[in-house]
Formats: sequence, structure tokens, C-alpha cells
Amino acid sequence: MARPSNTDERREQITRALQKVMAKNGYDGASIADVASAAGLATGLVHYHFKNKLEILLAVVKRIAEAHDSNLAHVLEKAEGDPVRELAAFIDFHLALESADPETLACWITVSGEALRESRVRRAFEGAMAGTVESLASIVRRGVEGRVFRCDDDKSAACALVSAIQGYFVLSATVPSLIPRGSAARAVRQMATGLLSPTRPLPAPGRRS
Amino acid sequence: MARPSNTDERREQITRALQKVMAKNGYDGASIADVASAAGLATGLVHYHFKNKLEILLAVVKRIAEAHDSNLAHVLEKAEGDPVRELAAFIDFHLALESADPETLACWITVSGEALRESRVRRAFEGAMAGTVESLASIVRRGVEGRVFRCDDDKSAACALVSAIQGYFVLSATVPSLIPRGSAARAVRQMATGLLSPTRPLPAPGRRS
Amino acid sequence: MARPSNTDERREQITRALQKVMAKNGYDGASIADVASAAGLATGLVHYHFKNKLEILLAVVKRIAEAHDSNLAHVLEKAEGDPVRELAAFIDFHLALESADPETLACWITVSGEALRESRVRRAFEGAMAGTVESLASIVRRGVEGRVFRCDDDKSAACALVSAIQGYFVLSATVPSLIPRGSAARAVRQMATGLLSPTRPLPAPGRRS
Amino acid sequence: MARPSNTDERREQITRALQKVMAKNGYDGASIADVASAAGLATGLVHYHFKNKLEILLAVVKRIAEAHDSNLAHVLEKAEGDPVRELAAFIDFHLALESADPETLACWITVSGEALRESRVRRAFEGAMAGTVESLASIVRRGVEGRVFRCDDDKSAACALVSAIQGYFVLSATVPSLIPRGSAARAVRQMATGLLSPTRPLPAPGRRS
DNA sequence: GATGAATGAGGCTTCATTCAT
DNA sequence: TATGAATGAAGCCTCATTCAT
Repeated sequence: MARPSNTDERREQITRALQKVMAKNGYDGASIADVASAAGLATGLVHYHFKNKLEILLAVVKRIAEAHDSNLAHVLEKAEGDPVRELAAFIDFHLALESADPETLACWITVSGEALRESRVRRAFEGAMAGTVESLASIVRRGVEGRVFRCDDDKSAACALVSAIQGYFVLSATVPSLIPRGSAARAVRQMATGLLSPTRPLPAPGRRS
Repeated sequence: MARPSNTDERREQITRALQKVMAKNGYDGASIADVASAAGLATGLVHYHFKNKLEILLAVVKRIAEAHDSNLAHVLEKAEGDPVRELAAFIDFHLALESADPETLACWITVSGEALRESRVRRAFEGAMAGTVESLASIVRRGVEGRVFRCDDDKSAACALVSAIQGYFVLSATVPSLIPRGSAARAVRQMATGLLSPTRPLPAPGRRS
Repeated sequence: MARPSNTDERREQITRALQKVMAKNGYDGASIADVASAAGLATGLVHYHFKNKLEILLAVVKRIAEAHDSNLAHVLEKAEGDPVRELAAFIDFHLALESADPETLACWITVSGEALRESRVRRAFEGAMAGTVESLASIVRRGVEGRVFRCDDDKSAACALVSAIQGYFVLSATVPSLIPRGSAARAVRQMATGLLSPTRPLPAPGRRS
Repeated sequence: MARPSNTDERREQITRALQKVMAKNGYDGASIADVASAAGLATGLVHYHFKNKLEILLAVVKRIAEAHDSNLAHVLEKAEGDPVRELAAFIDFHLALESADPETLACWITVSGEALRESRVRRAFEGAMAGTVESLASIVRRGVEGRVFRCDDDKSAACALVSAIQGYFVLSATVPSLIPRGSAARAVRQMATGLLSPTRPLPAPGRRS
């Protein structure tokens, strides 16, 4: 008797549309009209499915974070619990910049900018970053336990590598020509070496040492 | 009878004002009215001294970059040409986050966001980043020449360390609680070790090894 | 197979809901969505039972007027046809403000505002007021016939007392603190005294003494 | 050197415009665009001179109240301190409805409606009503002191007459045909008679006189 | 140089009403 | 009857920029 609810689809559509528009125009530059039109919907419908623009942004952050976490988990699985290979996979997963989705990248930089001033965005951003840092810290910790890494502060080490990754995101999204082609993952692997003094070299991507 | 031109003062006032307002509200969120009021000037005057809002932003970028470069140069001078001490000084200069000016930090993150979509901002941002990378690359190069570092790609190494620094900027401005207190400089020094295999340890700040 | 029509119930539900919402938010401030939700119905259903928002408002006016008239009639019955007691009952019925339903009161003020500009609301409002005035005029008339009142214009007298009552409605709904507690009915009874068996006239303006 | 400020004129223009538009369309029905166009100004200018729509409404209330108070004071002056004449003048001033400005009248009813739900409007409305009541109460008090009135509660009496006046406002603005032509002032004068030198009281409800 | 009023486009949001199911 | 998604027109407000003085 009633129309079946398609709210979830619509919300997904709208979220995707904001992500796309925001990557090009920024958050403030992404008007609801733009978003609606990118989603192929009427303007009013956007506010039927989202209370306001900020909620869409939060949905975008959630969306990106969830996709990231799930992809990362998938990649880590292949390392079969070996911290050395996990670390390498972690780095390569994040810094295969050539094959990265530039839209998501730009969006993420934009999100970090909004996190500066909107507490709810900050919270969401923080959650995502904390999760990523913790995920890496756990790899480090297991490596230390297994005597393949040496490190007295896994949190700091994880945070440093995540910072390097985030910094590469910024550079590759804004001034990619500054990054020698293909150098990112390799350099971060070397930096990880400095932090963790691994007993055997970190494997390069694709290679299964 | 002509009044002495005070254009430079005014431009400086306005630039400083945008920097302040932008740190809190972002670039789009910084209205000319806000800027004028923060500068203690009338609205109309802003557009007398700047063609439009973008020009003020470019002036802000220039201002921050120049202050950065000059401060960095000053800090490096104290290392008396010793690449090892210069590298340590470079890292400490950027990552003494506790004493950093949060306004400038937030502003810089914001600028990187604008660089994503405004070509002139991107160019200015790129210039600043390129200068910083090159400055570090030159330290590395001289270290390699003097056999205190080992590294076959100074550009990549410099870029990696600058990325790490930029990443720490983002994290410290948005989710500072994620960074173990005081860990940033130390961790980056260790990462530099991995990149450059220095013959003697990088000195901690203040210590003259 | 036909479902028994519940249109009347639904219309009543919706009408009650508008009355409630309107008391708090005014007519323009009462969105159909608010009304539907207050009625526990789906939005679309409102327009199934009412052509448009105005029709609901008219139903509200009708509802309030009918309840008023029926309650008033009931109260007057107790006076057993004695105009003096009827008059007192009429006044007390309207001005027992302490026990009045504030929702209906606010709603009535709001209706009077809409009557200013919507002819159909005005007509409905006018009908209600005319009925009330006539009901009071009839009491006065019978009092005059029975020599318990003196008054040569029952319409004017009734209108004056109804005005006083309406004025008290406005004040008690907006600035109740201005009305000395419990004074309304008493004062109007005294005013009725003046109208219906006056002692000496106040001089008209311009006349001295 | 600078343009002379004309803010006061503009604010007055805008306030007058809202009063005019609001009399016809109500407060919610008076769009800023309507107001601007009625004032012969650009839309944006309205918000340059007023923070928001509510502030304009408050200015309207203030405007009406001040004009009222000043006109009333002027009228009362002519009564040369004689309470009896002052009372008559007070009543006639308010109830010369034939010569009243219908725009202001409608506006005042509308204001009372907004006072129901907006605390700042309520405060302003209350201030105006309290002033008027007090002004009348003071007349009554002096009349009692001078033995020309009998009344043990000047506040209640003043409030009753002001209610009657407010009620006449409502009726004359919405259903003028209900008021016998020219009866308002006369009837209120008679009601004042009842309040201020009553002969015998109406029986309270429940009592069977 | 300086002031601050003026302009008008455009942004976010709300809403009455319609419609497919 | 009932649902709730969909539409698109306004409405309020902000703002970069211009301009008269």
C-alpha cells in the first residue's frame, strides 16, 4: 500500500554526489543545487533525506572512512599475520598514489580542512585517523613482540608513519610534480626502517618476500 | 601636499587580518567584512588595496612562506654548515609543535585546501613547498658529499621528510590528541635516519652533539 | 469489501493537530509536516482529507466556535432564563481565565490575526463573533424587557462587553502579568453595570464638565 | 571625506515599509523582498540596516508605541489635569475608530499575534501595554484622590478599560460591521462609569441573587 | 586614501502540494 | 485510504564588489 522506502539509496546517491562536487569545488563551494544536480535529483529532495549540508559531509566522511578501513583490512589479510609484510602492505596500500582515486584524495584533504573548524567533522576525522593509527600500531606491536621490529613507542611510530602518509596525500593532491614519480612508498618504507629497525628488509609491493 | 602612501602598511594589516580570520573560519568563511573589521578598517578600503579576495589570500601565502623561509634560514645558520646539525635543526624547527603558532598552522592547512582548486594558490603553495624541499635536499646533498649521509635520491628523501612534516601539521592542527606529546620531532629524526643512514646520530634540539 | 469511511475521525484528528501546533507556532509556522506528525499521520494523508491548509484552519475555527457555543449554551441553561444571572454567567464563562485552555486561547488570537487578511477566515470569525454578540444581546434585550436592565442599544452593549472579553483574551494570552489576578470577570461585571443601568454619563470629549 | 550616514532614515523607511506590508499580509507574509520593494530599496540593503527580520518588527512595535504614547500625551494635556476629562479623552483618543489609521490598527493586531510566540516581541508589546495601562491607572488614581471616582483597584480598572479598547481594535479591524457605528467610545465611557462609581454589583456566579 | 552605503546574485533551507505505489 | 518520496518555488540571509562622497 505504501511506497517502499528508498531512503538509503537516495542518501548514498547524495553522499556520492557531494563527494564528487566537493573534490572539485571544496565544501563551501559545493552548493546544494550542485549536489542535487550531480545526483540527478530535485533540490528539495536533498533536504528531505538530510537535515542539512553538514550531515551530508559527515556521511561522506563516514563513507570514505568505511571504504578505507574495509579495503585496508582486505589488503592486510593477505599478509597472513606477518608484521613485516603487513607493514609493507599498509604503506603500499596508502601510497600507491598513481593508482589512487584523486577524487577521494581531494575530498579527504578538504575534510581535514573542515575538521579544523567543525567539531563534528573533527570528531569523525579523528575517529578515522585514530583507527588507522591504531591499526598500524598493532602491527608494530606484534612485530616488536615477534622480535622483527625494535621500537619502544608503537603509538609514536604509527603516528609518524600515518603523518607521512597524510603529508604525501596533501602533496600528491596539490603539488604532485614535487614528488619524484614512484618515490613515496619506497621512501616511507625506508623511514619505517629508521623507526623500527626491522630485522629483515620491508618487501616492496607485489613482491612476496 | 600629497599624503605619503601607506599602502604597504595597509596591505600588511589586511593580510594579517585575513590570516587571523581564515584560521578560525576558513577562506570561504572569512568575509571581507570580517577581515576589514579585524584589521580595524572600513570595508571599502580592502578593495582599494586589493583587487579581490583571492589577492589577499595570495598575499597571506606569500607572507607565511617568506616568514617561514627567513626563520628557517636563521635557524640553519646556527648549524654552521654541518649537514647533520642542519638536518636536525630543520626537523626541530618545523616540529616544535608545542611552541608553534596555531593560527599560522591552521592557515597553512587551509591554504593547502585552497591550493586544491585555485591554480594561483596552487602555484604559490607549490613555490613554497618546492623551496622547502629544495632547501632540505641541499642539506642532504651536502651530507652525501661529505659522507655523513648515504642516499641516492636527495629529492625523494627531502620530499619524504617534508611530507612527514606536512602530515604532522595536519594532525596537530586537527587531532592533536593523536600525537603522543613531544614525539613528532623525535620520530621524524628517526625516520630521517632510515632515509639517510647518517654516520653519527642526529642531535636532539638544543644539544650540540 | 469497502472499508468503512473514517474521514470524519481523520478530519477531527487533523483539525485538533493544527489547533495544537498553531497555538505554539502560529498559522504560517504550522507546517503540514508538523500537523501530520502531531496527528500521528503521514503527510500525504492530510491533503487527502483536506484540500489545502486553509481548509484545516477553517475547520479549526468551526470547531472552536461550535465548542464555545455549545459550552456557553450549557452554562446559560443553568441561569434558568434570568437575564441577570445569564449575564453574570456569560461573563464568568468567558473570563474564568485561570481555568481557560491556553491552547484554545492562543489559537483564537491567531485566528483573529488571520481573519485580518483571509476573507474566508474573516467570514468564519465574523460568524462566531456575531453569534456570541447576538447571544449576549438577546440576554440584554430580555433584561430590558423585564426591567432589570436599562439600555437603549442592546447591540452596542453586547458588542462592548464582547470587545472587553476579546481584549482580555489578548492580554491574558500575551501579557498575563498585566492583569491583576482574578480581576477580569469582576471588572467586566462592573462594566456591565455601567452599561446596563448607568448612573451619570461621562462627558463627551470637548464638552467641559 | 566619507559619505554621511543615513542609517536612521533608511531604518525608518524600512520600518515604515514593513508596517505597511505587514498590515496587508501579516508578519510571515511580509517577505523581505516585499518590504524592500515597498521601501524602494534593494533587498540586500534591508539586511545591511537590520540584522534580521525580527529586528524590523521590533522597530515597528517601538515606532507604533512611541507614536501612540506621544499622541496620547498630547491629547491628555488638553484635559488640564482633570481626571474626568482625561478619562474621557483617553477613551475617545483610542476609540475614534472611524478616523483611525487602519494600517496601524491591523499592524497592532498582528503584533499581538507575534507576541504570543516571540519573547522579544512579547516584551515590547508588554512594555507598550503596561505603559498604557499605567497611564490610565494614574488618571484613575488621581480621580479617586480627588473624589470624582470611586474605585479600590485602579490597576484592575485600568486594565479592564484597556482590554475593552484592545478588544474593539480587534473587532474593528476584522469584523467592523459588528460594531454599531460610533458606539465604541460611548459604550466604553459607560463601562468606565460602572467601574469608577458603581451602584450595585452584579451577582457572582453560583449565587442566586 | 577612506568611508560605508548600495547592489544583486546566490546559498541554505522550508514547505505546500502532488503523485506513484 | 494511506504512505512518504518528490517537486520546485520562495524565503531569509550573506557577501564580494562597486560607488558616491
